[in-house]
Amino acid sequence: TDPLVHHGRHFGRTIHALCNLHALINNGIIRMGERSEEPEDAFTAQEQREHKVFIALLKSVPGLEERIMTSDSAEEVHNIAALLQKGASSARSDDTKSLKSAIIDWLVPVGEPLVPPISRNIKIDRGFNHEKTGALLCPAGVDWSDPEIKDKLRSSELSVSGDQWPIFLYSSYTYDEMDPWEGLLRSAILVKAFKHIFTSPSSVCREAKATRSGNARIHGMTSVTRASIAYAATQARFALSSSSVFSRTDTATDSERFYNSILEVLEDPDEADDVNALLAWWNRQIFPNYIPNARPISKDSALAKIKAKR
DNA sequence: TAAAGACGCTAGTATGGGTA
DNA sequence: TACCCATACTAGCGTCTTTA
Repeated sequence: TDPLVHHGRHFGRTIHALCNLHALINNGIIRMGERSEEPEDAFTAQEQREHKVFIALLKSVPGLEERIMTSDSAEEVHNIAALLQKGASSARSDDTKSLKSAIIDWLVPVGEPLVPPISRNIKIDRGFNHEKTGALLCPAGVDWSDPEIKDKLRSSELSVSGDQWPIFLYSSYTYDEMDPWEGLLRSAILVKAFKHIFTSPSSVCREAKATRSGNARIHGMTSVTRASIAYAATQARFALSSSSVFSRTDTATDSERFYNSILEVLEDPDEADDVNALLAWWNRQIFPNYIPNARPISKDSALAKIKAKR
């Protein structure tokens, strides 16, 4: 397997899961080439966001920038994009498959039976068709205990778009209208989904007994990224839903809008304080030994510190 | 009909038990 | 103690199915 497929897997999980790699790379090349002299404000907000993802891609794949910039044919660039896309798609598909069954075990406390039971392989009895998954997927601020609401959600008379966030994103599954950040993206089921994907399925409920490295270790991941949280949330939401096919353009699950809406908030400069607190919280949950901005102390800086103390 | 997605299967790795 | 083998666990590849 080409290493680019391997890097594509990690790119999809941690930088951007639902983008078109061909367009991303082609636009990135143009931006770095013929449009490099143009001022920042000549680009739309969407173009600026896309370019940030492109830069993150170049940073995450060693030698990619040189490979792209020295490629002498569009076909080669197309091939690079195809390999990265293949990696991102197959990782997404593998995670979907894996979470499909695992998430059933997280709906009720260990030892407690799920009533009625949910099939591990067929999704038709999930989503709003089941009391438990329905309650978790019910949009924040909407009362799942209201029978009329429940019926409307089940019959799709009340449709839920991707930017209406489900209650399972909130800690203790409660939403505070006065403080929308309260518990946001800190729920137990979301942390479990994240661990399942990034640190190994067996690390979710017990001391990890995996004999192989999890994805985080394989890819040298030492801290969570905004996109990795959005990715775990999107995967969990899809696993809870009754949809059997993950499609970014699917109007029923609206996964792409959901993913982008989370990313948008997490990348909003106005929300920086809350987001930084959230990332620190996540790093404590997932990577307890993680030290923000840690870097080896050089001999010179160590000497400088000693001198400063004196 | 091509692309996207689901799923069966395989390979890699660690662990624990049995045996010499 | 060292070796072998069965087993558990996981990532990812290959193929089949579905969809637009």
